[in-house]
Amino acid sequence: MESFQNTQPIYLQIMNLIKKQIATSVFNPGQLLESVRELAMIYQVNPNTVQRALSELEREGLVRSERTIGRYITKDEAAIAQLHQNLVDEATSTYINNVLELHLSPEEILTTVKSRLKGDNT
Amino acid sequence: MESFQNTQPIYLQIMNLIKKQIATSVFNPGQLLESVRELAMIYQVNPNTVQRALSELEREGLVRSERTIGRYITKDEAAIAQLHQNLVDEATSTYINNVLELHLSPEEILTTVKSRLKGDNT
DNA sequence: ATTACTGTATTAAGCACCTAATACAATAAT
DNA sequence: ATTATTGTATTAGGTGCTTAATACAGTAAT
Repeated sequence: MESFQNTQPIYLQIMNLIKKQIATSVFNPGQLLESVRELAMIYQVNPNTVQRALSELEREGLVRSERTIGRYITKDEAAIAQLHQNLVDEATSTYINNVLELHLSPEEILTTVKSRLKGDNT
Repeated sequence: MESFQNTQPIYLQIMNLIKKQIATSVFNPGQLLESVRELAMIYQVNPNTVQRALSELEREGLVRSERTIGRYITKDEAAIAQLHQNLVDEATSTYINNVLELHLSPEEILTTVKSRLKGDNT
């Protein structure tokens, strides 16, 4: 059913999903992406919504569109590595800011992360 | 200016902000909260938006409203402690899910967090 | 040439969120 | 008693996101 939250625009969620897939080589550099209509089927959303997500990703240089052929993932592997690093950094900053605001000490933060990694806490 | 993102409903952002303030004793148990109109001034949003946020918090039992007096933070300190724990757990789960999806190993996750805590990375 | 696929564009409708402008009943302070 | 404040409710308008239904130009395969 590949559904989405309702608290954030779907096109942003799709952007983040595809970014993750590029960063983790689910999509390889230079690979031809599924078509707008196919992705719309997969995600169970309107083609216009997919189109919007992909347009934004193109604006960020992660994909490029070939007018009547389809969309390709960028071949720039350095950019992809950078993307991966940015996603990690952003997630980490957000998390640490969050728990610091909750008044956890650095030691408590580490303990919390460790216990979550050990236990099978889904 | 206390402004908000535009990717998430403002009333949800206000809810989370107040939750954090309750969980970290910025607001104490049983304390009288600022009025809807005052909070609207502080956050620079419409009073209706604050009203919505507070109504939801009331539905969750974190505040209670006294018809023509104002709103009180709950006196239930156990509930507040539970809230704090939930916020930490939720943030941690979200973070670890994120970086696992980015294919970081548990060791890499710990290293990443540690280096962020040591360096002055804002 | 026909067919099936690409990305792209447009129009209309519905929905959630946010704002603005009021209004009302009840309490506290004067 | 009057005044200022409280939470609450209502109406109207604007905006952004999403969907649906089309349409068009260009490419690939038959």
